[in-house]
Amino acid sequence: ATRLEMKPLWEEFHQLGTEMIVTKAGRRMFPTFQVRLFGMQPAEEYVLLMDFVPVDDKRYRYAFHSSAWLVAGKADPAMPGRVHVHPDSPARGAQWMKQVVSFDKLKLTNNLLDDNGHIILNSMHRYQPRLHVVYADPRKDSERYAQQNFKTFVFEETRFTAVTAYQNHRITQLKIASNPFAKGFRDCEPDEWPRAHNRPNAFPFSPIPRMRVHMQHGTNS
Amino acid sequence: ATRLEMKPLWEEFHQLGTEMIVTKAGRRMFPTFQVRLFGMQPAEEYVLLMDFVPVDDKRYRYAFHSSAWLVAGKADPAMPGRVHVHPDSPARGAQWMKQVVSFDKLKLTNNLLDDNGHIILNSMHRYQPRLHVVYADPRKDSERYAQQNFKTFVFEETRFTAVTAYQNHRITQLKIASNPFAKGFRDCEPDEWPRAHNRPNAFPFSPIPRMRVHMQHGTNS
DNA sequence: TTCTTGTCACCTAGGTGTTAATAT
DNA sequence: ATATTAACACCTAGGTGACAAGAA
Repeated sequence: ATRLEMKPLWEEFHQLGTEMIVTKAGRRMFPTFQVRLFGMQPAEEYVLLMDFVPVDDKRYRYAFHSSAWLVAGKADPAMPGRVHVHPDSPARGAQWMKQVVSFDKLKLTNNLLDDNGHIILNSMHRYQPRLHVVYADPRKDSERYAQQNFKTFVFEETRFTAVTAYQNHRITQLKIASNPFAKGFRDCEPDEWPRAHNRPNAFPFSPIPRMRVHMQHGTNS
Repeated sequence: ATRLEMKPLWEEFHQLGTEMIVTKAGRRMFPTFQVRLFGMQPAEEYVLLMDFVPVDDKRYRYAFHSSAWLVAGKADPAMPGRVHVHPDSPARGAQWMKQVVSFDKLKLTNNLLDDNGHIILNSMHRYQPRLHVVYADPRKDSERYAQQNFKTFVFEETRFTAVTAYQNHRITQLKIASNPFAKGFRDCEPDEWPRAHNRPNAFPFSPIPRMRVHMQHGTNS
């Protein structure tokens, strides 16, 4: 059995239509795909994997005037589909179960020629992340038990549209509000999202919404 | 078999009398203890450990005028001595051998009540780091083979004196010159030590040795 | 005196959305 | 028009020795 961590946050994104950035160099997911595992055999070894399957065979575009996603045609051709093996694999059931398993090393890319082992996705397409738990069967004829040794878990609230730039402004705002690395883009009313209500010496409101300095290309001296 | 990484750097420190800082919160070693492993059974599992044994039962002090270490008495009483298990343990021989194994998560402390699992050492005492490779014998009566399943490696050039503040100024200078995290204390002639001769857009010399701003307590505003 | 502690400026390393320019 | 790219300011997270003050 498996439980998705940060489920309320995932659901808030899902409700708006989750978007995940893909870049040439590879971009992490936010929220990060994290799970808690139960019911494994503590002393046996398992491999944890993730892959991403297309939700449908459509290409999408975002209509800014109506703030809605529209079908823009048939899906672009796709690679065979890569797999991300959790770097702690293989490990014993006890290891996997004793703490939250985080796939924070997983990166998404739109570079069809990527050779960093990142997950290759088509921008403007919808994907469903999947978790696979593979039992490393020590028996010699383990192939005959492949079925029972291979379990797949799907959390529908983790579905998303791959994008090279955010389309829905409310997604952007929720990312900024909930991702600690985007704190520099918050205008006021500091965190609260990462349920970190333990900020030392901080007033409930930032009195002065900081003036951000945006850069210009080639305007340096 | 095992080979020490960064051996020339270790030897340069050893020649001056290596010192390692210990703090209450725990301090990493520099140089980091890193090894390359050979001759393991690729498919079998091993645990890698480090511990630190006193070189002698003496306490030392540093004579600044003569720039030399002097015996200052008998060793202070010591804890039973902790062990640092490499966080990738257990793992297969193939995993350990395919890349340099780095003990960069290991931290040294002088806090006898430490509960972060750090290595506890007495300041102003000398220690010898040791590496232990333990074969996870699958046989039921594996205890009977403990001898052959347990191999210890000692590199004398990694011996050091634990200190709360550097004593030998030449050690300080070599740390600053070779540790990337101490780059802020270099006065001129940038790196060269971490053999990183590939700095982009840099002149052979920094024209202006930066003025460092040292802080004062409570002198703000 | 000698040694230890806590705080700080200054780094490394790398994850954010923004923006202007460039494809398509 | 729409989608992608690359450089950037601004963060998180945490590893350095210097220094002043404290402790033994």
